[in-house]
Amino acid sequence: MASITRRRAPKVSRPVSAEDEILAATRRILTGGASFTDLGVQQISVEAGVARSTFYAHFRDKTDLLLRLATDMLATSFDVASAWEPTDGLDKLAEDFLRILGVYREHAAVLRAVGEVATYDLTVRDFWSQGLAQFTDRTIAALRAEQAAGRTPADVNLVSAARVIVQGGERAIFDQVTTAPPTDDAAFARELAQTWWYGVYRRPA
Amino acid sequence: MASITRRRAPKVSRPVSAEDEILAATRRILTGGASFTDLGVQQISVEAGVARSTFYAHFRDKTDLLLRLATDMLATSFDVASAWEPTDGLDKLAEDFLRILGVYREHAAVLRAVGEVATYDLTVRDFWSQGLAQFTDRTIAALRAEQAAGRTPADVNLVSAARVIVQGGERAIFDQVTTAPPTDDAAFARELAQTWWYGVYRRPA
DNA sequence: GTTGCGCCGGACATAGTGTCCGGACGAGCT
DNA sequence: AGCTCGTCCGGACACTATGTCCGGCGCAAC
Repeated sequence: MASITRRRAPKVSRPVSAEDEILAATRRILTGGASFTDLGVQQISVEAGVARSTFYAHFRDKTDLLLRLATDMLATSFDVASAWEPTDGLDKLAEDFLRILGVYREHAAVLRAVGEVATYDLTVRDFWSQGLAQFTDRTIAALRAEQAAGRTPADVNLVSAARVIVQGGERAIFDQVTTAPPTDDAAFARELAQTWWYGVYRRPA
Repeated sequence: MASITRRRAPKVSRPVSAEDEILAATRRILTGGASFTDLGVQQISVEAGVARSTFYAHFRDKTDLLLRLATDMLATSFDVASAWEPTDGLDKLAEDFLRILGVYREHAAVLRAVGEVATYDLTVRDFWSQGLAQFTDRTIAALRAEQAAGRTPADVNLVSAARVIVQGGERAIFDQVTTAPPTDDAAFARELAQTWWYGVYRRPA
């Protein structure tokens, strides 16, 4: 089900509420490398220092918690999607990718959890798809404009190209973040940008 | 744990054993769109028409079952990896992708299940990574050869490029198979091939 | 007929989920 | 001071699923 938006305590009294404690504890555990699926409510509660029943007073279930974690994450890095201009040149593209790499590294734990649950839970999958759709839409629009301007060949299949870019790109970035050291990020971002530029936009080498 | 290889009955008697029944039933349910994670052993047993205890007589657990499903799948389409020659030209590349698309469509259900469990189970993740590593190795070798022959620029980062190709490509293909109709496969395969050819190999347009 | 084998069906221990409720504690109000 | 409200604790409860175990049944082979 959809998670219900919860209002915070009207008074400013408590420095940290149980809810914040739970969110922080979950982030902590996930950062430690644990799988969200294998995580128990009990375990989270203990780590957060609250009773198990308190967990259910704030979150409908584990999915609700994950959705809160994910929306909080998006709220702190909302500009990433809107700042993404896919046709500003090769160097600009590489820069944008590097910035996205940074965001991914920062929120790797939550991103991993979302990617995990999205594979078997419809609610989370829809949530994430909706986020990626932003990128897909922008990419298709940009490609269409490039074609209209005659800079990209007309035979480029917009939908397929966007799929390769967004779905494939997201996965490659995720893989880079989870398996390669941050020092390789710049080289990877450049390679990804070049693949786009020459492969998808078909700009002459 | 690693799944233990099971020997079949020495006699040729039974036309269909309970084991085959379970494997078929699972494939059937998965094809119906259900999530493997949400699948219970009970449910599988009922669909297979065997007792729940019989399931455990043949499979250590659900993971063991999935691994059996996956290896059986690889056994019937083993040639895909070895027939893949990433540098035989643009048209050949598109053909190869189209063939892979076909295999993906054929085994979409099991592939989805593997992708699902791989996100939270180490055993399955390792299994799948090992399969993809084949493609990664071949890709790196091919790119190196292209560079040596002077057809691909020396500034191409081999590891990053292979990551974009294999990880990103696999995801894009998976997305295509699960969200687009088969009639679009040819156009998608061509687009993917062109992205490789011009974007990764940097062949002049 | 007896033995071996695959399967059934159910009991069992264990563990996790989500709900519910009595009661403790503290902050703010009158 | 006493009162009340909101938050949290701690534990009971029903339910579901997992994995193990074992007695017994039926069918084939020798």
